[in-house]
Amino acid sequence: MGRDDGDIDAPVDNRMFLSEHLSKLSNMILRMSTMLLRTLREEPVEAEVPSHRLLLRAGYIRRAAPGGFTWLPLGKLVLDQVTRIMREEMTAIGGQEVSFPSLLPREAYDLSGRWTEYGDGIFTLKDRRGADHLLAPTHEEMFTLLVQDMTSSYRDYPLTLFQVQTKFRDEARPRAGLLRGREFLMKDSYSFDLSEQGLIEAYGRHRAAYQRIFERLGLEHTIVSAMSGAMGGSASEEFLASAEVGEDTFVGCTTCDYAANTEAVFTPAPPATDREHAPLTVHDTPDTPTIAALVDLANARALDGRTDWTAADTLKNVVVTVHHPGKEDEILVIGVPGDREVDLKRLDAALSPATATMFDDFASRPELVRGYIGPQGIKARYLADPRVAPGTSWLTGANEPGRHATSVVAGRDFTPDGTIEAAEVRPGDPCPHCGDGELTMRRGIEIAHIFQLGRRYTDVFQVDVLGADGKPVRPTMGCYGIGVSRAVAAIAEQHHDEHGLVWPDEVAPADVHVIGAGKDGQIEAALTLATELAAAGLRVLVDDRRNISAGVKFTDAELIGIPRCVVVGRRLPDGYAELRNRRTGDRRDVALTEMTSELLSAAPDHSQK
RNA sequence: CGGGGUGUGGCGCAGCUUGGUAGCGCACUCGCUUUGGGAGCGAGGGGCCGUGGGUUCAAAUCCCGCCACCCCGACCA
Repeated sequence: MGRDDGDIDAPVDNRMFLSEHLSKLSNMILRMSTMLLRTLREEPVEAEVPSHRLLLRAGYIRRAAPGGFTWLPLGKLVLDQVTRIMREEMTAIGGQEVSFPSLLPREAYDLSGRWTEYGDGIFTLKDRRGADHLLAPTHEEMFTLLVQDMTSSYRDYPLTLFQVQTKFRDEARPRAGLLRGREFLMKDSYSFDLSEQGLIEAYGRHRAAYQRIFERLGLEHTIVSAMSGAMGGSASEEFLASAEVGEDTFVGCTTCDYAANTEAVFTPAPPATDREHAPLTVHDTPDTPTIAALVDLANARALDGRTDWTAADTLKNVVVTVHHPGKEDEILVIGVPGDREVDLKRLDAALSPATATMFDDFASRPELVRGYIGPQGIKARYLADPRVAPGTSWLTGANEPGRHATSVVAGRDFTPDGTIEAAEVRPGDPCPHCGDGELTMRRGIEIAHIFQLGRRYTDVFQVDVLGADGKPVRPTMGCYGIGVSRAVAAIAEQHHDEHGLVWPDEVAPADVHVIGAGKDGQIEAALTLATELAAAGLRVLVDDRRNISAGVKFTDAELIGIPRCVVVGRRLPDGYAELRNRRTGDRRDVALTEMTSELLSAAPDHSQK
């Protein structure tokens, strides 16, 4: 490079060939006659959710493995558009792109504890020498090690690095096409700062960048408080794209702007009271292993002179087995108001990285009397719902078959080992933030998760750099992930109709879909128009297939979902073609000579593509 | 991992109950006609019937095992 004028003696036609070649490179025309594309007329039976169904039918993806998909030419174009937008916004906040291997040695993940914490969730394998490796589920360790390796002074900070990389997770159940795969594309970034303030600012920059990304992707979303799970760290928020098929349930408040993943909802504890209660009284309550039976009997017999017992007056004690990664299982008893179930998702989130399953081996623990467990004198770790506050009085088990106790008072008759957020959250619950409003529940797809990690990883790897005062400083981290392939599916979920996909302008595989209706000359004219549009900088998909009826081309165009479609057909002799808007369904005839400027005024700017 | 379901050409399915060596629609190839809303006629190509074993003269079909996939629950971008 830079010395190319040394080729001044090269034959002239070679240089002409080069310029012709370059112009071909810059003007992208996708021809359907030669493209690897097959739309499916019938619904693939294994696809349940709309995004999966439509992406398969329209020829964007193909299933290649359990939880793994091939991106066909059209799909790859969309994926690349999505990636491009993310790169642009990450670069705009000072992110520098790198790329790590996916195949990594075990050591780093041993140090962080995640080799065991992730458990069955990671793909592990051995090399020919028997050494353990893994296919990376995320890359916190590697980024931290890289920064440790390459920085030594406060002058190197702050620093933001990101990559777009395939991640692997051995999902118990891959499902819903791209929404939950075992191999998926993620854009993950990591910020490194020397002060809390710096971390908070980096977090804020990412949060804002992600909002811009999702706005450009056309993804309507809610940012909710979340649990940090296996990543560790403190503050974390999730971006949830609204969708019926979403796997995450999140709550909103009717009066304030509180929004949280159901797992992260906290329960306001009632103020402690020192009100006097009657002494604990044990009653015979035969055949009342369930809350409903107990309440009926309590009212029928007017226990303590009351006939207004409800499930909410009872204390339900649920036994679970807690599995600590790499350690022995533990029996845990959880106390929740009797009108609520234990939500295993919330429980797991509260116990993370440990997981819990329902305990069923009551034969081995005779002191735990199934159906009649009470917290008083219990011989197991006991955690209570925040509503079981000191001074509250309960109807609960007496730890003997067929007997319950009334006036069992928290703080007097029993003292929990702590509180836990494991009870189900229900619509209509009071908002924990403002206290006035009620909670409502919606479903969404988790498209991004951002964390203020703090020093979890820099502590593990003992990353220290010299500060301005010559003393070592330990950097603090944030990590910020977006599911790229999942975002494609989320967009498809939010942007389709009964005829097919309807891509937002910036992510569509092309700006315009030109259809040659099929009669003499129409296909040629369509190709000519496509060439003009491409020369003007538009990305063009042209349907130049012969011997295909116009109807098939129209339905395919609707399935594929490019925002604008030009039909070169019956008005060609007058010099007109029909311009259609996929989203609105509007159609009007436009002179071919005006088509380029017409489309340019409508198309987004792809100058950075 | 627990529960339910399904495995027959690229896609959607029938055949299995009552064994006799595989069929339909779409897609694909060729010819003629058709050509702005999933065209018509004719002629074709393509299937180890998930897999291993068993019963039988004979297995897509009956019996046993295994595997895979899909859906519903516990994990996460």
